[in-house]
Amino acid sequence: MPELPEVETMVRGIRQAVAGSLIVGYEACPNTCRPLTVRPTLDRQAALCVGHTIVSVRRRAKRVLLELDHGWTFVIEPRMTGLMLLADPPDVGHLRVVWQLRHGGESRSLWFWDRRGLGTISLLNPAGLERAIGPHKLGPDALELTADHWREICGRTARPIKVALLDQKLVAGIGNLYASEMLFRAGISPLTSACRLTASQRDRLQAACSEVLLEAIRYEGSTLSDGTYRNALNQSGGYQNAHRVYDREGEPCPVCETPVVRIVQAQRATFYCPCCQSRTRRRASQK
DNA sequence: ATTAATGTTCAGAA
DNA sequence: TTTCTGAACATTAA
Repeated sequence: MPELPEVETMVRGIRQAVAGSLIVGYEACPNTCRPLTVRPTLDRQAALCVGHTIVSVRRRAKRVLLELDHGWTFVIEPRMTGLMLLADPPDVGHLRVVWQLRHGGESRSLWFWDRRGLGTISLLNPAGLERAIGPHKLGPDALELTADHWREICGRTARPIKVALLDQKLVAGIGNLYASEMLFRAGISPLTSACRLTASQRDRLQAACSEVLLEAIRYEGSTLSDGTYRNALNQSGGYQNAHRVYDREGEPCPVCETPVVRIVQAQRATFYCPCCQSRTRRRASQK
């Protein structure tokens, strides 16, 4: 579930402790249920990274980047249930990989925890990094979109706007939850073809996109009912309480009290208000 | 006790 | 070229 706000929260949560640290060990966790998808192999990664310093901790779309002093970079994809932790995992059985760090005189550990095990950890040289997260692979970051970007995004496909928002080549960082939330905020039907959005709808979507993502970051992300997402200190996020439509099928729309509807688009659940997000009727702007 | 659903990404097919 | 389908895996709700 980590989408842009959750990954941004991870990065902010570990940056202080991790940036500038020397890697003194890197290995699979002793109790791990199974090895994770790791490229190259874990041993090879360890040989490449131990003895080097982490010079920066950044986010690209839904990935965490740990850049090392010799130009190699860890690219960590949490996918559905991956977490970066500094302490206190939800359970020990799903700890997968640990970085042993030293910063000044202090030792500490950074863990990758992943219940479903769909996450990946790659250690890439600059060319590999470019291939993995470059502009031909991932579109512009969802927090840095201009009006021109939105025109480009919408012009490129006839798919429903909800489906287009999830295409990481078009725009990177938005996931299923926040796509529904930002379309509600913008008052746009998820069924509208992306290329048929009007200029004013695109403007509303641009505003709604950054508002929703920044608000979610401020709340440190969304911890859904399964409780999987946690910050670097194993604490829940707070944004789930502020969701307007996501996972609220049948509950009254916070604006007009029409029951929220759940549909399926591209095999993913979409939630929306059929009144505020009507395809035909024009409505006033809303909060 | 099966079956459906859950966030994400990718390979392979239509 | 673009778009759709299923699979990777673990866990919970119905």
